[in-house]
Amino acid sequence: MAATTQALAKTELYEAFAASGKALASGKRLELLDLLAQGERTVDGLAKAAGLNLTTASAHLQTLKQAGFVATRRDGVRIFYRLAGDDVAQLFALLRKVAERHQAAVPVARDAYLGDTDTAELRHNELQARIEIGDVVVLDVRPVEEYLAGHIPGAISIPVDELADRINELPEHTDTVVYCRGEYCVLAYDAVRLLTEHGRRAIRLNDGMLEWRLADLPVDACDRP
Amino acid sequence: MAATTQALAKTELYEAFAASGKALASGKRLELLDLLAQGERTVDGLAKAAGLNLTTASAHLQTLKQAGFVATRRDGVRIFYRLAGDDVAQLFALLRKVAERHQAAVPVARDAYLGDTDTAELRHNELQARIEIGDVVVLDVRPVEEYLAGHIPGAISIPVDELADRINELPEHTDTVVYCRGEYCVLAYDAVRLLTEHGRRAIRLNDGMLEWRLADLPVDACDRP
DNA sequence: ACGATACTCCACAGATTATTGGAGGATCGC
DNA sequence: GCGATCCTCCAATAATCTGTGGAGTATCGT
Repeated sequence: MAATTQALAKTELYEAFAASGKALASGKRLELLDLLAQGERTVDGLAKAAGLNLTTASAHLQTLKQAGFVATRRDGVRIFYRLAGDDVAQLFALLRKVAERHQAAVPVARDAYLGDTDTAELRHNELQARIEIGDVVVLDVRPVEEYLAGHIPGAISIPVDELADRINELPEHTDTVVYCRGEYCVLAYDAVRLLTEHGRRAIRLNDGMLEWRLADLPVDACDRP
Repeated sequence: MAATTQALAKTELYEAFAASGKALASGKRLELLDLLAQGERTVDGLAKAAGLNLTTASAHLQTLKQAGFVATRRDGVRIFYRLAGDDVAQLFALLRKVAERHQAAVPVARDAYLGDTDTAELRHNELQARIEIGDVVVLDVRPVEEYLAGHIPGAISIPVDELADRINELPEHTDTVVYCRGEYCVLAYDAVRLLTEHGRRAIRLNDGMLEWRLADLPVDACDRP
C-alpha cells in the first residue's frame, strides 16, 4: 500500500472514531444519554425531560443514532429510543468519571447542582442484607416512566415532586433507602433532604439505576405492552 | 434551590462533561492521544508523527490540556506532553471499542487501513511462557522514541521502516513476536507481512503497548534523563 | 379517506471550531 | 546579552454545529 494511501486510510479510521467522540460533544446529548440509560423513551418524552424543543431533540437523537449509540423501535405513531448497548452506558459513565477526575470545573458544577451531598450512603452489597432483614424500604424517586422501564426489585415508586404529598405511604419507623438515576442525579439528594426534614430516616443508595445496571444487578420492569 | 437555578446548574454540569466529549471529537486529537499513550513526547515530535502543522498540533494539545486529558513538563526549551492518567487511555480505548462495535464505518476503515489482518496472533499470557522457554524473540517495531519511552521487558527495537535493512539482526530460526502501539496500529501488521515475505516466522502480539499498559503489565523504560 | 398525532427532514441564522501565518515568550548555549 | 530553538498566543478565514420554524411523512382511529 502506498504511503499516502495509508495515511489517508489512517485519517479516515480516526475520523470514524471521532464521529463517536462528536456524539459525546454536546451537553444536551449527554443529558439524553443519561435519560436513555434509565430505559427506552419516546422523542417527545425525552424532549420534555431534557427541556428541549421537539425538533432539536430529534436532531440530537439522529446524531446519536448516526454514531450507533442508540437504537429505535416504532410502536404505532410513537418511536422509542433506547441505548444500543451496555457498552454505551459504560462509555458514558467513564466519560463522566474521567471528566470529574481531570477537569476542575466538574466538581464545582456538581456541587452547585447537587447541593449538600454530605448525606448517609449505602452501598448495593449492604442493601441486599438489609432488604432480607426487612430493615429498610427501597424508594425510587425518578419519574414514574423510568420506574416502569426498570427498577430495583422490591422498590416502591414515589417521584420526588409528589413525595411531600405522599410521604405517609412510607412506613414511619423504617429507614428509607432512596435512589434515582445515577451518580450525578439530584433527585435522591433532594428526596433525602425532604424526608429528613419530615423527621424520617433516609439514606441515599450509593448507586443509581445507571450504576446498578452496569453492575449487572437484577432489574424489574413493568412496561412493554 | 429554585427550579430554574437548578436547571441552569444541571446544564452547566452537563456542559462540563461535554467539554471532555469535545476533546474526543476530532480525529487529529485522537491520533495525538494514541501517540501519547505510547509515552511522553514533545509538541514538535507529536506534530511530525501525526502529520500536523506545529501550530495546529499545539492548538489541539491545548484543547486536550483544557479537558485535563494531558499534562506537560518542561525540559529546557522543550515541552513534553503526556497523558494525565491511565483512565484517559482507558476512555480512549473504550471509545474505539464502542465505535467499532456500533458504527459500521469503523470496521470498513479499519480493514482499509490495516490490510490483511488474518495473521497468527499471540496473547500476552501465552507470551510469558514462551519467553521463559527462550522460544521467541520479542520485537518492537514502533519508532525508537516510543520504544525508549516504554517497552515490553526484553523486547528489541527495530522500527518498521528499518526492518528490511536490519532483518539479519533477528535470529534466523526463532519465531518473532511483533508488537506496536495497539489494536488499530498498522506497524505490527506491516512488519509481520515483511518478515513472512523474507521467510521468517513472525507472529503478531495480540496487544499493543496501549493494551499492555492498561493490563498493568511490566514496562521497561530507558529515557528521562 | 380524513384528521390527528408523533416524528423527521429542510433551510437558514447564529455560534463554535479548525487551520494557518505571523508575532511574541521562555529557555539555552555562548 | 544575543541569537537560536521550541512552543504558545493572536487574528482571520473557512468549515462545522446548534437551534428553530415550517413543511413533509408515517401511522392510527374513525
